[in-house]
Amino acid sequence: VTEPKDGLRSDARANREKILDVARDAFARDPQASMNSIASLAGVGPGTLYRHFPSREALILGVYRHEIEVLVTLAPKLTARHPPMKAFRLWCDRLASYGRVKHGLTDVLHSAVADPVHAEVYAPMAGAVGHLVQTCEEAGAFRRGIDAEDLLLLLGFLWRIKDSGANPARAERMLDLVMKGLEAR
Amino acid sequence: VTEPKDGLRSDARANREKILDVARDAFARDPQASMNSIASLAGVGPGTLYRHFPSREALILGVYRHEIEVLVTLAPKLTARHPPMKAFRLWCDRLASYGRVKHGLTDVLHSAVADPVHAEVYAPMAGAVGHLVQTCEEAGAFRRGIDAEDLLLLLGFLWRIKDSGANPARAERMLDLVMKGLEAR
DNA sequence: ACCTGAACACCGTTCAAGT
DNA sequence: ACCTGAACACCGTTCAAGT
Repeated sequence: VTEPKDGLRSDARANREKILDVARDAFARDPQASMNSIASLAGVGPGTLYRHFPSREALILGVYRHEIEVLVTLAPKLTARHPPMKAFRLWCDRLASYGRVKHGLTDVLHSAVADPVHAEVYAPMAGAVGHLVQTCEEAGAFRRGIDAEDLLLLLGFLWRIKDSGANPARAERMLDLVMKGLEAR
Repeated sequence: VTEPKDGLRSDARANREKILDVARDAFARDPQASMNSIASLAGVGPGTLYRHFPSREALILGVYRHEIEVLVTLAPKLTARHPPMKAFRLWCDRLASYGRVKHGLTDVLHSAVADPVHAEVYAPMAGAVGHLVQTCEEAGAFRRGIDAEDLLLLLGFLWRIKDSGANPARAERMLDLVMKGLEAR
């Protein structure tokens, strides 16, 4: 699950991986889990945690970087295998399912999309949406002039639906609404 | 600005108003302003702050209750004076302008809409959107079956647009997109 | 080169003691 | 009835001292 980081002394690499492991668990249980508690769980001093991840945000990013990469690289795969509109919809469904399972990940997405300062997440995500939009436009499925960054911001509702288990149709209904606004006619 | 609360001893009432005053300023400067710092600014002990507002959220709500009430009561006024679609759009514009000015208020809206546990804010807001939707539906401007709570969640982007001063057209563009999804045709 | 863990300056919140 | 402010159990983060 965790890609090894080269150029580190073996104890440092082991610590780094142990930290990412326990942080993944801790954030899954409670996205507000404290830095000190994670350091304890990993069996390292707080200084070691901060040596590897200089801020809370860096740690969260370290934990979810892989998931975001998967999501981003999924976009071209979907457009290659499906009609454009279908590809867009499938990608949104995946985004929604992430929100359902990975609570900490939605925090990353939230701060990245709310504030493009977090370019490391924002840029690839905006790129993925841009690719989907362009494909749909070129096929004549979307009307022209849809801004990918606007759409990414708009799609934020997907990871803000609470308790989507109790209301599984909600994301679908809302996506229908958004897509009606995107369609060429 | 602050409506006086009756049934309190005069010193308690004065403290309450002083707290709300400095909290309003403090949140405007920094939505993360700490409880202790607000107590200091108000010249009261932290215990007094907690006597009046038993949690951080209660204080934030105390500060912005008035603004939310204004927003909610604005909806029927707009539908009385304007065509339904225009009324809806004007209300959304107001919502967006709140997001531009009152940073702390957007936090209230965010937690209320993300989690309907905060019914004190959520219910009236959903009611206002419901009224606007119903008016538009009855006039045949919106298609049938639009869910007010869905729409409120969707409109969240309005208070998540950062730096809207530098990009004043963004909210308008995005609202156009959403309204295209709402329109009957 | 990396780790430890005590320490700093906070935080939200509580509660005994006062008036 | 209300206020004070010391105190509690934390928090994120730093850094001298170790290996």
